[in-house]
Amino acid sequence: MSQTITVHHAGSRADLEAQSTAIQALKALDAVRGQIVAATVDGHPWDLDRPVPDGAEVAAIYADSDEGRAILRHSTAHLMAQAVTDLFDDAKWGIGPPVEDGFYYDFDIGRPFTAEDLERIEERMVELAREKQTYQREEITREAALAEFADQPYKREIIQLVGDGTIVSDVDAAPDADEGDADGDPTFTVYRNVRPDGTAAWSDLCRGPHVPSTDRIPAFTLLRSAGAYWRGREDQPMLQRIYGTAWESKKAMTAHLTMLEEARKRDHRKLGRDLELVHFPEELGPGLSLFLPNGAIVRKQMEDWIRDETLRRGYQPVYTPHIAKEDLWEISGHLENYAELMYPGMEVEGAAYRLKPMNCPFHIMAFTSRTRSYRELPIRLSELGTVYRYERSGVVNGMLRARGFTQDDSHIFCRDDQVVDEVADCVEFARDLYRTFGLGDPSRVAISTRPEKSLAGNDEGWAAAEQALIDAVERTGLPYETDPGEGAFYGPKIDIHAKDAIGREWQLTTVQIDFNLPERFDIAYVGADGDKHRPYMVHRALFGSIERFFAVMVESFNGAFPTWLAPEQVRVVPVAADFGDYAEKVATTLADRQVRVHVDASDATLGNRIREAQTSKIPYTLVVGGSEAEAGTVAVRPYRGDQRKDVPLDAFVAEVVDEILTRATGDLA
RNA sequence: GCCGGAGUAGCUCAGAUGGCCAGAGCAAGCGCCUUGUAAGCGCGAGGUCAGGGGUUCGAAUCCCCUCUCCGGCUCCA
Repeated sequence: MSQTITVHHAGSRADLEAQSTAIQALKALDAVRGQIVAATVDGHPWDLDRPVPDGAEVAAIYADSDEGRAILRHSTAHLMAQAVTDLFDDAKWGIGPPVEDGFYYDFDIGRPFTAEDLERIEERMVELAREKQTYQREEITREAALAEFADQPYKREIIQLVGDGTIVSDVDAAPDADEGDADGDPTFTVYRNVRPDGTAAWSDLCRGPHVPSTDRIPAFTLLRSAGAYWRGREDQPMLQRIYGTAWESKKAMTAHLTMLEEARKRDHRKLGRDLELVHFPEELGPGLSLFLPNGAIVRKQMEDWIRDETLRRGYQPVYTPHIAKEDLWEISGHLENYAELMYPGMEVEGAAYRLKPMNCPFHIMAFTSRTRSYRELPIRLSELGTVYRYERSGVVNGMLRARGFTQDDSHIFCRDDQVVDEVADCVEFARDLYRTFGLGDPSRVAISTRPEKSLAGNDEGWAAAEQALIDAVERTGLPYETDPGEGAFYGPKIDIHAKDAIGREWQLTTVQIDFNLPERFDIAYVGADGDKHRPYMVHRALFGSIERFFAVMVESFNGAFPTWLAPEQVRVVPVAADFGDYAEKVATTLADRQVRVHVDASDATLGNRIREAQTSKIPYTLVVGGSEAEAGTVAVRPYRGDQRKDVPLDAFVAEVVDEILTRATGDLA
């Protein structure tokens, strides 16, 4: 065996003693640039203190990268589990992975955690961090792992599941497959927390890697606890999950916590009430809401835009009822597959009726109202259809997840040679919509392929449809990812996401191919050959749900809508009652150009009325007094930006009308 | 549906250990003030303390049930 090894990094090389660690290699290679938490060796995550093999390509993982933060968070999760073990006798550990923006760890301590528990745990974590315990990696056999975690039933379950091949690996289980699973007898890794004096503090089954020691976690905090099913399955016991977060610096963590606070302040339920946009009266029942006049104006802009655009793009509007005989949903299969998510039926004249959970069957009825020719295709039927779904009680959330909501729903019936065009058009349409409503380009496009339990279509059909979706998205030039097995049982789909002004991502648009309903309703068109052919059916909702999209906009704009969407676009404030006439004249001039404007002629002080206009987030406040009346001008105070005095009324009108007509969203968020 | 937390005036919140007619600010109403760029002053009014049972001499406060909301889990055709 050689006494030296050679390591590489980005084209340079260094010779080192055998058994040199990743950190030694990085230093020798002059590849240390900032705060690092771990390394990669030939692309695999690697502990800094773990020896590297001869010939390895070594790189650093930085603390401020996504990968680096995940390692920090995973190490923090271990720290938390150790603290919980210290404080609670017989604590049983589930799993504790890093997640987006933080980490969690699931425990069973025989009762839920209280807020005081979390404080104590966090204090204990700080103490443990100061002990500078090292994280030491060790590979052990399955038998040794089972023995080591003899009193940890959940850990043993993972070991068993990995061992018998039920699950390939898990964040807290076996190392990556290529590291040594020999015929169903995989090697497991444990990470041991060892104090500076060499005594063992704690250990956990874990794939790693970790930071070298517990004092190398710059900032962490615990956030909340909640119940969570073991292994995410409803038929499993409920453990108690603690969520926390960790960051590469106190500053980064503060920024994140500030963002969370900001998100809380933007909650559409709170803004919806403050700005009188929407109302959730208890009398209506959970998941049901109403649009107040202010919110209704915003919604009308959304609806007008989508109606005009669908017409322009060759869709044909239809209107359909909110209820129909139950038979319809027997044919469609909704009762068979989703009965528990539909409102119960009602008996009328001996027939059972149901509130509609989807619009599709109605659009199919419209399609089948007469014989269809191949010459007519594609037929694009479109409707703002309000549907009612009996969502489980724990999931309703304002307008983001409601029991009654309105889809901008369309069903496109087309030939197989038209599918790619149609789907690509839908994606471009969604793109226009996001841009128009101030959400920018899609942040993520995901194509979901055939799930295990697909109840419709055949192998060739699925393959062709999935390929059609891929071709269509590729034509748009948008990057996309695939979610294998995440399609609906009746067909593959594209989900499109957008990011809001504070970086949160929302799934909005869905474009789906449906094999099920055309078969169940036995729909057909007459082809050039005179025979009947089954059309493709593309289901698509671009806003998704009008209510949900509305809520996303409220939160993204923080209630301060761009002028074209704002309920009240201009407020005119006369400095004194004497100038009420001029204020009315200004308002009338604007109203004549379809600007939504009000005069605040109340006897409150000027400062008070300006404050009122500002807190109502009205885009423009016009202050008018003697000098303005005389010169025919206005003093413009925009919601954002600087005030301008002596602006000629005509100039302001032209400016605001242009802003409205061009649907300017500016840099509003 | 499951785990936990919470529900006091339109809104935001006070009301330890049960004890005089349940309080404040803001908003809304009415007066006064007549205003030049984010809160002028005053006065009244407003509450089945989520709802229903119970314990007690006495319940916003303690117990039970129900409803609703919040944070998660699960689910989302």
